[in-house]
Amino acid sequence: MYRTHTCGELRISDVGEIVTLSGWVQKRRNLGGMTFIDLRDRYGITQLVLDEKAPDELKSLAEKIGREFVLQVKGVVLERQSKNSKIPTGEIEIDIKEMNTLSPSITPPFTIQADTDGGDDLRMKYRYLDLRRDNVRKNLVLRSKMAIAIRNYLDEQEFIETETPVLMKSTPEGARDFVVPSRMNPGEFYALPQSPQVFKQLLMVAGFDRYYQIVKCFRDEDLRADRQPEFTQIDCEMSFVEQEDVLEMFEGMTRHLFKKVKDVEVADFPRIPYAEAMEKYGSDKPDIRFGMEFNDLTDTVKNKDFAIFNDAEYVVGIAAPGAASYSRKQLDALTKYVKRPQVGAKGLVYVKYNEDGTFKSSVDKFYDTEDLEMWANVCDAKPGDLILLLSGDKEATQVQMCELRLEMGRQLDLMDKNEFKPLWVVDFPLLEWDEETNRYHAMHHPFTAPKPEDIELLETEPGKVRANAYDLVINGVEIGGGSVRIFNSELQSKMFGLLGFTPEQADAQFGFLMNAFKYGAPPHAGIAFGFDRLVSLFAGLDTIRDVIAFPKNNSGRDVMNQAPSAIADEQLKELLIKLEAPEEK
RNA sequence: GGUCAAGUAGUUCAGUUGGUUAGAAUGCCGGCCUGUCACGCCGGAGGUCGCGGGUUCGAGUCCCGUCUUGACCGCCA
Repeated sequence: MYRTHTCGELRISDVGEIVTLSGWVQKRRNLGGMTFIDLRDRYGITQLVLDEKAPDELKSLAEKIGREFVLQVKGVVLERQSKNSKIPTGEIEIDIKEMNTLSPSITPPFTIQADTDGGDDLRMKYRYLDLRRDNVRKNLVLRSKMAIAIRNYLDEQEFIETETPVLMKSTPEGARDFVVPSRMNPGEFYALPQSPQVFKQLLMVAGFDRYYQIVKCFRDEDLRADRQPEFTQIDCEMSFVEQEDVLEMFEGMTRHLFKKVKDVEVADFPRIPYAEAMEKYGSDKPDIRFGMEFNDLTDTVKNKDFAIFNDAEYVVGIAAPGAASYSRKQLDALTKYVKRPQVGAKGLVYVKYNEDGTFKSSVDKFYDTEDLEMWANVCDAKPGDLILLLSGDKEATQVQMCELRLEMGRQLDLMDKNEFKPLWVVDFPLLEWDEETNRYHAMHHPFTAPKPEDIELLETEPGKVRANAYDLVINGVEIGGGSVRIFNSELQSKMFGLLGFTPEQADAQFGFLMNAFKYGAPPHAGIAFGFDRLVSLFAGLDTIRDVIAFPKNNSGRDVMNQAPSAIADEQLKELLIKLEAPEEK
């Protein structure tokens, strides 16, 4: 038997017991006459001790062990002479009677501790060592607990977990597909799923009624801190439901998760139409942990000779609470921030609404106190606030102000990681005009149902049609999104038409779905959650990499095994030769 | 495809207007130490300053190119 106990469970009540422990050497402290060894496993750390009276063979064995050796130790649980209140096992130690090295270790490239000396690159190269660290492992434990809580909730609600194919058909819409050549079908390819969308709808046609799956999805697009080429979704679909039923069901799931996993009661799930979110926050995923909502000043500021504002399509202001004390240096830094190419503003106008009620602005040349007072009124600013204004093309300015608002939220420390403010964004536009291809494309996906009251606009003003689509946003992170689906093959054909498919193309791509809808399709709706993002939100992290056991780096590379890699000529031949085969016919 | 930042000891970093033999901490190795738990003390080894080119009497430092890593923009129905 390798162990009778883990390294985290022995307590003062176990004193006198003879135990066997196995684990990794965290640290050896040799004090001359006696040696302490910290033995670690995923449950904790237990101190082992060898004193002067220990047999020489044990002493000399102890001299040879280093960090990260795997040891097996048999000994007696003793009460410590000097206790350590920092760890749960700190009142006891193990007097070593027998010890053997199960596996030695070369010196690790970084230390296995919370504040490791390893940089990101090194940690990823030796991810198996990084995962030994407490704070990385606990993220994966959290992930496991969350997955179980989700399964329990959905199981209780009669959802059926069903697996769908990983090798499937490529579709041109949406993100770039990862593609897998088929050896048996020369010149043809599978695609890895970007989402099991079509399959889950077919499961509804099959009468499964409530489906879910915690499932890997794949998108061949550039990475970000919150985007990996393979990621995990909680994919759900329900039949005989309207939008309201879906929102309530998954509000319930989210509440259940917060309660079970974090013991947090989430107050409420406000809803905001997409159009309003854009007006108030310039974003379809606003962080509502803090205010600083947008105020439209376009008409208010056009009464003087300030050409920049007079010529602007849109002028917007926010009042940053208590920031009137900002120094010239801080204001310059803000200006620089919004002028970065990633934000792209031309400049920044500020108005300090001082504590004593006076105003100081960067446009004092053009506007008097009366004007600035009016601005402050519109922005609902109080003495001590800093009013920040951006202007220009409406769409671009909204995006820029959104960035500035978030930056101010960070600077003023208004984003508390332990506060959770969910929000449903609803009534998304059905279609989006794409300048590049000069046609509409689906904002969500082509199976999304338009709002019934907007259906007549489909012919006349497709851009104005709203969809029964919804996103769950928590603390400014897009956690989930879904929609009510089209379940009528005629409307689905019409949608494909609007999206620029010829009937032949639509039939080739999605004929099987429209065909399925002819055999009695139930009304259905669904949602998918980004599981990695949800876990990282719960863990208080800004990146999803640390909630994934073996993530990819910025270039989509696994720096541990160097994937992707070239493949053997033999492998390649099998595929390439056959790729040429059709031409020989 | 683009913008920005970083790359110096095993590791995390410092390195001034270009100027002796490139430093610190930690880790590693050796010695001492009976209550440590970030053990302590003494000593030691350890460097192609990412790579290539240029400017200069002289480059870790300045210039050009390139590679790698990270953040972001584009992209992500």
